Amino acid sequence: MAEPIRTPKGTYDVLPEDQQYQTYIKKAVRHRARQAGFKRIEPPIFENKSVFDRGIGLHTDIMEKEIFTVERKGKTEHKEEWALRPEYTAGVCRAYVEHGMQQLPQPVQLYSMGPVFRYDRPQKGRYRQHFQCDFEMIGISDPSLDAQLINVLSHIFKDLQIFDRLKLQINNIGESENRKEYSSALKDHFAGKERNLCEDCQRRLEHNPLRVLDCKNEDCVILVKMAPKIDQYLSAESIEFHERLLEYLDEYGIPYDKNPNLVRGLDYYNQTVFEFWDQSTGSQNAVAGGGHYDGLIELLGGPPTPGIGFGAGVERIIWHMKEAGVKAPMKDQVDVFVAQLGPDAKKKSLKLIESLRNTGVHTIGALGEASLKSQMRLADKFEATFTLLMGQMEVKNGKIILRNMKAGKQEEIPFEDAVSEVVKLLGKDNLDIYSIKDRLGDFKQESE
RNA sequence: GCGAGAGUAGCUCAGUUGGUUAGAGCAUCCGGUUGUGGUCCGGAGGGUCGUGGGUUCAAUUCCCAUCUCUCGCCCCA
Repeated sequence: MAEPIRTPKGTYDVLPEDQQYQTYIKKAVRHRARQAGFKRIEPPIFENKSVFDRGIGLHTDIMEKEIFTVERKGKTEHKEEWALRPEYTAGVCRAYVEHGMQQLPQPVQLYSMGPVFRYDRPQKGRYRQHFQCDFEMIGISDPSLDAQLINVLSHIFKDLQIFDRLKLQINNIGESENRKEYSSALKDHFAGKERNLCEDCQRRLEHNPLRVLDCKNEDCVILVKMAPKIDQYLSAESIEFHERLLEYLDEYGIPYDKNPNLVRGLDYYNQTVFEFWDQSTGSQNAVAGGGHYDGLIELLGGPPTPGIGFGAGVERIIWHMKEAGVKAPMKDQVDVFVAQLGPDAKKKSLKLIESLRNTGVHTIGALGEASLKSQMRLADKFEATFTLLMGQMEVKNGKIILRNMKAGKQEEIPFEDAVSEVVKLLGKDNLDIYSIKDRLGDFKQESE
């Protein structure tokens, strides 16, 4: 026997049970996105690495230690280094520039769903490949857009019945000039006190002093308390912007915590930043996070263009749904199990199964040579609603047995009526059909 | 990247103070006289006890390394 192979570290198979949740979540996201005028975009899973270098920033944790680079062996025809996307925003903004979307009516509203990758030690709710839903509004800057975006996300959480478990954390980190000033003020504040900061913060002070603010280290927290606050450095416009946004959130009735220490680890953010946190534990494990990135498009070679967006982690959403006891609807039920005995019945059941399936009935057939007992046991395991049963006798008489599994009752009906009888009992609304009209036409022709 | 714990059947776990063929429940498959499921009864398959090395007459058990998983930190979704 060869060595078994498992999934790479930090990755996992989405098994049918979780697939139900994923499908359910995607559906909620799609509906809310369309209602709000978002269109789907799907950038490639890997990009030129510079997309992320420029956007996310070289001195962020993501780029320093979490980026997955992609190499092609032996060939050097490409000059650029490639990387698996660690998030969506940079790639979507690259697409905005590449396809001249500034020509479209603004704001351009895009959403996306798919895997993103970060090289990190896996733990609860953290994977090397995880699934994200992403929303972006590009081209116009107005607090009402921020509020609308957060509102769409709130509705998705409400649809999935986890909104009450989460709490919105919100902050305004101002313009990059403000932040530069504030950064140097922080440096001044900590000057001479470096030894009291943790090692990480000593390094952060060099490259990104704002990150010292949300350090959890006790000593750092004490020093941060005495540090200057960012709102002293914000422009009047930023303060006004933030106040308006909070007003709009009040208007929507979305509760929030004003969190002056929320800064987020990506360089491209400015103005509004927000995250949805687990309310019960108050843990910093964000289920969704986002903010303004008004300088990003320019960094990627486009005209100065404002934007705002967020990413939401599907694994963490599923975790919360399970914790809250939310069940995803199960749509893979088996409606009919076809059992047969003897070569003639087996042959006839092939077309019968096909007709049932084309009609929209979930059908499984036992086409092995197993005993009828085994076939019935299988029908039971699959929790089939009905079993259609046909042996030599029925074939001879042109009949078939229709058994209601729950009731444990059965009757013999003409073979030709099998499909229509099943449809009648299941109810037309419960058929699994495409909304393509031709398919229904096919069925009518066949059954008539 | 740092710290802690765990790895025995598909799943949940017993067990061996080092000693013949390593167990249970659930799950899977088959059977319980003619062609009928769920309950019940019987049976079968499935593990080189995570991997490699060391100590020993003997290792699944003790020691070391390694891999993987889980939890925490960092950070994020």
